[in-house]
Amino acid sequence: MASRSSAPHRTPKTRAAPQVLERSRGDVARQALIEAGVAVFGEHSLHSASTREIARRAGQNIAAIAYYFGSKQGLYHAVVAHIAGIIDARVGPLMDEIASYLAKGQPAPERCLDYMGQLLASTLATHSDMLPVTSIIIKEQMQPTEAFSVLYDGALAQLQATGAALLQAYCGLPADAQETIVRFHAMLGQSLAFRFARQTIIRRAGWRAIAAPQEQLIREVVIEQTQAAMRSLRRQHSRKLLART
Amino acid sequence: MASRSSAPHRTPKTRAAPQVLERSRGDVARQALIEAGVAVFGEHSLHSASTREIARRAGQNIAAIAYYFGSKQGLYHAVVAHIAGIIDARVGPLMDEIASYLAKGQPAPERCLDYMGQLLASTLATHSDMLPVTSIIIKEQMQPTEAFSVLYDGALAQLQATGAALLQAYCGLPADAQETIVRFHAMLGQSLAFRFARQTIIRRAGWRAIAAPQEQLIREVVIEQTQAAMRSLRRQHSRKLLART
DNA sequence: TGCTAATTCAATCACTTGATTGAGTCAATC
DNA sequence: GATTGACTCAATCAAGTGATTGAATTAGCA
Repeated sequence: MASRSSAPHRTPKTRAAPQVLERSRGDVARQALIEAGVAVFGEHSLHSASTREIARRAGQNIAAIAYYFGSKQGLYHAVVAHIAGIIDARVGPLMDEIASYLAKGQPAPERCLDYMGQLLASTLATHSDMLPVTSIIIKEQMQPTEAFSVLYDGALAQLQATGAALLQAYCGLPADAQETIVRFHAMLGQSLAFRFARQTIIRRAGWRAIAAPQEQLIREVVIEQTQAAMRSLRRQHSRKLLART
Repeated sequence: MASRSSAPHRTPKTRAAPQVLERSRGDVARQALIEAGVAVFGEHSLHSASTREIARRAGQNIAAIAYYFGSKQGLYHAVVAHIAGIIDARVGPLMDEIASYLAKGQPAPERCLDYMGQLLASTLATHSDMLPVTSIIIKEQMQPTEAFSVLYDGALAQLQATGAALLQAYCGLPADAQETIVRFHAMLGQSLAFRFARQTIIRRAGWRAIAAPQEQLIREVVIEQTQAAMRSLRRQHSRKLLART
């Protein structure tokens, strides 16, 4: 063990540049293990995922996991961090745009409605590439490990904050009020339902999978229903302001 | 094996009468194993749940699982069937009431709105007793086994059908249209989000758990937002009818 | 009471698990 | 070309897995 004190699993500094042209041998192995880890941890739980299976899919020796990540847990942590990066890459740019738009002040109501629709649509992770990713996220939601914070701080918190800010801008609800938080979470649920209650909607609607045409319908419905709720809320709020004067 | 052909794991006929006063010794053991199974399968996946742990919690010998259920899988199937029964007991009476109300014809719009609210509220399984139950359901949604059909046919299908019928009665959408099915699924997602994205809402809202006051707020928000969407839909539909004449 | 079937039990099976080891390979540097 | 450190590999470990066994115990009925 002492002879391994220089083992590289303490310096996981990748992530800043996604498209490097073949890093060192070790970086390739690390990347392969993480990607195989996403797949296997997506299909199995943290406990029942097998390191042998991960190594096999990554084309690496089992011992490479301990070498690069210290342990199975270490690999899992790296996988979760990788996932937070994926989510952030998908939704981050839009969230940044919304934040800077709202920061300018005097947001146009219709623009806020539209942004909310885009935000919910961007969380519609129905593409098959995203299935293992979302599977891991939901497992962390149901039975959080210490890795959940990585996920939350790395992506989920900003999503919630952006939604609440939009509700404030459009409906006049205070962004940090419990009601606002709950409202956005419920709205988001409409979109997420097609992932975490996936099998039910597939059976019920008679689909074989959730492909482009299905996703299109889902997107329209979710956006339309959300905007209906927001418009209703906005009317309520302006009525309240009117009554006060 | 041949000498065990009369082993009782082929006759799982319980379920009709929930509150029997201490059945035979075997039924007590069976019941204990199923209840422990709910807890353990709720915490772990089918693979990573350990039969020794289940037997320990049930106060039974490991061999009892094979004796009563044939195998770990057999016990899991019995657990899932038990869960379908729990869900049906919670939501079934309401769904029956709604069905018979709609069957009478000429449903009152306000009554439909109210029923939809009740329906969504009844799926708000935030009570801690329900956590392992809903955990197993979501695992089946994410990675369905052959046991999913038991769940779907036993409870989920009727829930979806009832929701679609309410949408038809109130908004005029055809109950079997894809749009209707997707709309109700999204509405349901608002309620489910507080279970399957549980950790996020707890962190974000700063709660320690989802107890009575939190559930009250959630229920109000979900019902209010759903009804706003439904009212908007109803207006659209009557406008369409008006334009046609 | 005695008999029989239902049930429980500890012991054991073959197998898989995550982790470790030490020898081996590789590529870069001198 | 030798040396060195990064990396890979097959072999092995103890611990835990689901399942099975056959004997022991219990309950119901004659």
